[in-house]
Amino acid sequence: MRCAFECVFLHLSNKRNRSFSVQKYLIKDLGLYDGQEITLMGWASNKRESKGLVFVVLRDGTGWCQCVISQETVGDAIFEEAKKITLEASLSITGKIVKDERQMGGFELQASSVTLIGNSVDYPIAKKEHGVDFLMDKRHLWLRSQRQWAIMRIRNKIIYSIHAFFQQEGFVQMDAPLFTGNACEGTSNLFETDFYGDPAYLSQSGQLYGEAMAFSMGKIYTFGPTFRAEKSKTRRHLSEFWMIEPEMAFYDIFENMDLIENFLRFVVSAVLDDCQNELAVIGRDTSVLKNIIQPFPRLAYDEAVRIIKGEQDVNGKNAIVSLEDELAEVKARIQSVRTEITEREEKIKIPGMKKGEIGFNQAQIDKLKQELGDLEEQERNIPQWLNSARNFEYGNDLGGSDETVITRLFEVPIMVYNWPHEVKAFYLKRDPENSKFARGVDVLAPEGYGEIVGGGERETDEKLLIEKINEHQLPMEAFEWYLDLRRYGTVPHAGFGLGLERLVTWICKLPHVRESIPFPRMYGRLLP
RNA sequence: UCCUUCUUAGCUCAGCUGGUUAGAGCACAUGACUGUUAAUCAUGGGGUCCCUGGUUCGAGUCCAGGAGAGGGAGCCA
Repeated sequence: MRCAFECVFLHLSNKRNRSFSVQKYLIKDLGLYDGQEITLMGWASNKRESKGLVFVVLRDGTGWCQCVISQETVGDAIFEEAKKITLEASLSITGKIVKDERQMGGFELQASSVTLIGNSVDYPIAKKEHGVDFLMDKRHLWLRSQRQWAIMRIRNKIIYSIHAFFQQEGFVQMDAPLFTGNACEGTSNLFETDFYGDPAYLSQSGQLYGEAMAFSMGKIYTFGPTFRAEKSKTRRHLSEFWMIEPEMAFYDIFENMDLIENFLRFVVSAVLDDCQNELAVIGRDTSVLKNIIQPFPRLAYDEAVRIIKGEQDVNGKNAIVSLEDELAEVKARIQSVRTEITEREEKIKIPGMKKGEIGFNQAQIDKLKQELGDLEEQERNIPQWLNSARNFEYGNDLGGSDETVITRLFEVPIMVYNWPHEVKAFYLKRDPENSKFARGVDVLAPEGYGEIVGGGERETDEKLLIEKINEHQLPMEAFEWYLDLRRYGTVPHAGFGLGLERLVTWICKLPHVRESIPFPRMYGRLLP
């Protein structure tokens, strides 16, 4: 079957005489072709020139390779063409693969011929630092850069290993609908659309459908997009994001927590095993990721609150004190960054400095200024967070800053469970041992990243559910089908929802979720 | 919805208590250079200082309103 398909494809491409239709040799495999003459196809990600030599860094999606085009070897005509190569022009380059210790992959290509496939005039992304807004406007091109390439490869690995984990654990992937007639939790803002004349909403969770599907298969997981119309402008919110929602029959909250822990350990380990190169490209310090083999601390809500308020220490670290220390560090760093900027600015004013050195200093100043901006933002935010942590009122949900405060004290993800039932979703099971609490669990990623998973054991008592639906002022008729799940053979069951982009963001230690998805959709951003 | 910071060349940014003709680096163009790693060096072109109104002899700079962006709160994965 597969062979027949390939034959048809090759036959068609021969018939059309498309000489550039197949990348036969890939940069990731250069080691196999040492000393051989091969043809690479890709894009020029960088070019440097000197008399009689042109250096083109070619990228083909699998890697980067420096190609040396020498006037002596290729002749005057091809050399003149090679000199005109611009950033991101697409090329086919034929030449010999040679070992060269100085190169990133350990090999370079010494060209014998170069063919231009597609021109590229005035490529907008320059070989220098750019602002976020500019890069987001050029997201379709930004994805070509090495850092974005690495992030997307890691995202791909995460997606692949999520499927691998659940499939090997006997879960069946089933999809929840994206059009829904009701608000599942009734809290967030929903995107409204027109469904044949009736209002319909884009799904903000497949959770309730997941429960129905679990009663058919035992263990299921959904993997699909989710929509939240929150006008949030923060580093952890998107309007459209991908969520993975497993749901298991005959699971209680503790078995659920065991599963979450094994699951996250599996995914992070897969990235550590298979994405060393990508993690190195983005400069991720993997030591924290390696802690994933340690057990995840499980904190009841009561304990988490004491830690946030500074009433209880963690391994000798106090939340309030360490936040105060951080503020002092930020202030000190601001001082030293300011001094360094002034020093460098004075230095480049002194006449006689070489142009290259001025350029280097200028680049350093630009970098320092960006850091200064970030630091000044922290200087404004940390006192607010301190205030919020000190005055945390027992019974409230954890805010974004509270999550940051508590997770900075740990080097592994933590699980906070047994929440006051008033602040959590209506479908969470009331704790049989203490009716104040609902059996929900949030997983908070370390290094200040905060919530990546929310889940829990589901309420099985129909009367309590009806009470809750009324309390939240949700339309009862829309939940009749959901109540049926309690009427016809209910069983203890639990599940959770994982935000894919938040997981990618933490694993890659990105400053913002927007870099974790190819084309982010967020407040104020619908293009490209 | 609220708080906060910002908007000057294609890009990243200077521009002091308001004062001649608005600056730098990168990018681009031309030239030089045989091994460059954001190559280097020389020369050159390039501006609605976000918009509207106000104060003033004079506004990139001060004031008011608006638009857009960054961050935070709320809400959440």
